[in-house]
Amino acid sequence: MKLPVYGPRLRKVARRHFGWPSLRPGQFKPMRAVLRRRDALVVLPTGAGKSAIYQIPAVLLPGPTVVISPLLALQQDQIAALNSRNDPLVRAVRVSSAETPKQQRAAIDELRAGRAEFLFITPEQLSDPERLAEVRDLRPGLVAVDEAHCISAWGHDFRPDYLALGEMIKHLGRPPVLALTATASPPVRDDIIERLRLKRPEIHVSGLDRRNLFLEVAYCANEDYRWRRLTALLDEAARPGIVYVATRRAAEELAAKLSAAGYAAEHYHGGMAAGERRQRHEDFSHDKIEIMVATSAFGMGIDKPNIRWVAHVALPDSPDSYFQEIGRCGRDGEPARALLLWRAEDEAIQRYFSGGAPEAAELRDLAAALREKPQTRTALRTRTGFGQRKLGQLLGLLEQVGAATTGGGNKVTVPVFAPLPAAAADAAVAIHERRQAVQSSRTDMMRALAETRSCRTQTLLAYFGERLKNPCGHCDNCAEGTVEQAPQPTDELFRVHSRVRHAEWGGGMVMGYEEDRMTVLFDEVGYKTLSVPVVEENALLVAETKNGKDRA
DNA sequence: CGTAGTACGAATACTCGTACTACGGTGCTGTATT
Repeated sequence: MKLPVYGPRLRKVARRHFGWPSLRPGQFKPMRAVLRRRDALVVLPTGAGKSAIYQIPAVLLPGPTVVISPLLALQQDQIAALNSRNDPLVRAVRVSSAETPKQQRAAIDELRAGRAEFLFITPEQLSDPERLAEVRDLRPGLVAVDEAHCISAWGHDFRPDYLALGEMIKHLGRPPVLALTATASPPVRDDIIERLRLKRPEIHVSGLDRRNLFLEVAYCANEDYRWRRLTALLDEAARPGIVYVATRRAAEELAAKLSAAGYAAEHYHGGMAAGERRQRHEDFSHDKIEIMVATSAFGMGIDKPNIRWVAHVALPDSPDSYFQEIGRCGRDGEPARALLLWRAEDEAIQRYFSGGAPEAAELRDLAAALREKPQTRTALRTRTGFGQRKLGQLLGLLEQVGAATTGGGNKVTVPVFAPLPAAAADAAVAIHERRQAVQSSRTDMMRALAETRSCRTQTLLAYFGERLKNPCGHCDNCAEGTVEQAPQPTDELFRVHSRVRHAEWGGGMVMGYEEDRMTVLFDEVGYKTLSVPVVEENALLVAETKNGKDRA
């Protein structure tokens, strides 16, 4: 059977309905997957045209396209862009708390009548069974999950409805699912695939080596030195730029200090009033703010091509976050700088943020309370005294071990073959410990990236499970010549991406080699860096066979 | 886990050192009140 040729059709839609003269690298293959009704996971840096990957096939596929997107502000911009085309075939509507019930009905009506193609919606909206049924009746032809890493980053505690997306999509009639993100290391990809229940997804990763970005890292023994390095950057670099800090307070204080020193800086964080946030965001977009000092709240939705640098006055919690944040500069392809100014003390706050282990007793009590009768989350909060956040975390864990499920009327119930409370609690604690171990190891990897004397891009790409053959030539280590001229070790003990097993740490995947060390991502304990000679002498790792591969 | 802020004792300084405590990121939602 001859496969249909999609290229010309896709290009035609791109031109006619979106005004894009051509497709960009990395866009075509995932689009083709979507048209073949295959699930796909696409990892493509910001600015490489991720939205086009679902928007163009959406025009060709029957039925509307449901776009699951985390932030209302982000949705707003994307909807405006689509609707500026004045083309009913690419018209977008939204259903969210920002619309009145009347507006929400009108939006659904437009989709039903075929006068709109895209429905932008949050996971929280879809968690309402009535809403879900309403969307299902539209018979969507495609589900696009934008910023899919949120499933992994936010689903487990912050926004629990993200975890139920797989189940929700099933209820939508299970059209093909396209997950999109700018950054996803292997454990995050696994999480996305598992939680969305993607079926044999095509995985497309591209553009991780941003050649116009110059990567620099400086260890700062004290705040004075860090300040000097930051102002040195500001004295040299063009505007605008973003300074990332770890806390709201630091954002306010550093912006004030910079302003006092004559650098036009403003701050941005999640604790500001909504109106003020919108204003600052807009001012930055319109080049009215030169330097934005922000927490991670200033992130998704920053769709600005001319950001000339990103500085971190902090240690990001993982290379995933680091890559995503530096990826916001130089989107126009012009040279841009990514400067990481870190202190050993910075690691503490990340360890704190990833903390908060649940007690087995709490889980046991909650599991027991569930057995009494089906209850809403609100009722459970009064019954158990847990806060919204805590309850969400505990329920999420209990759901994962099959001790709870959200049924009709938004009530939490206990499945028929559920484990007993004590067993459920133990299993849930084990799951949480594993996740925490993996998260903690990601912070270890961030620190290792900051401390490495090898090529930064090679190290970063190895973390993402990709290989860059030669040193990048656009990082501080390459420029200063600390990178060994000799090629990376050729006598690799185990192939990159092959499965290995460690007596204590269990099964894992070889991510890469760097000088005489190798990095392995273990399923249970996360990333570990091992000395190759030591591994070899003591036979610490053995190759794992296919049937020994046991990934839950 | 580490920092910044506060309380407090000793001493009587326009102060200093110690001990303790609070705090720390990301956003959806729906409802009540102007």
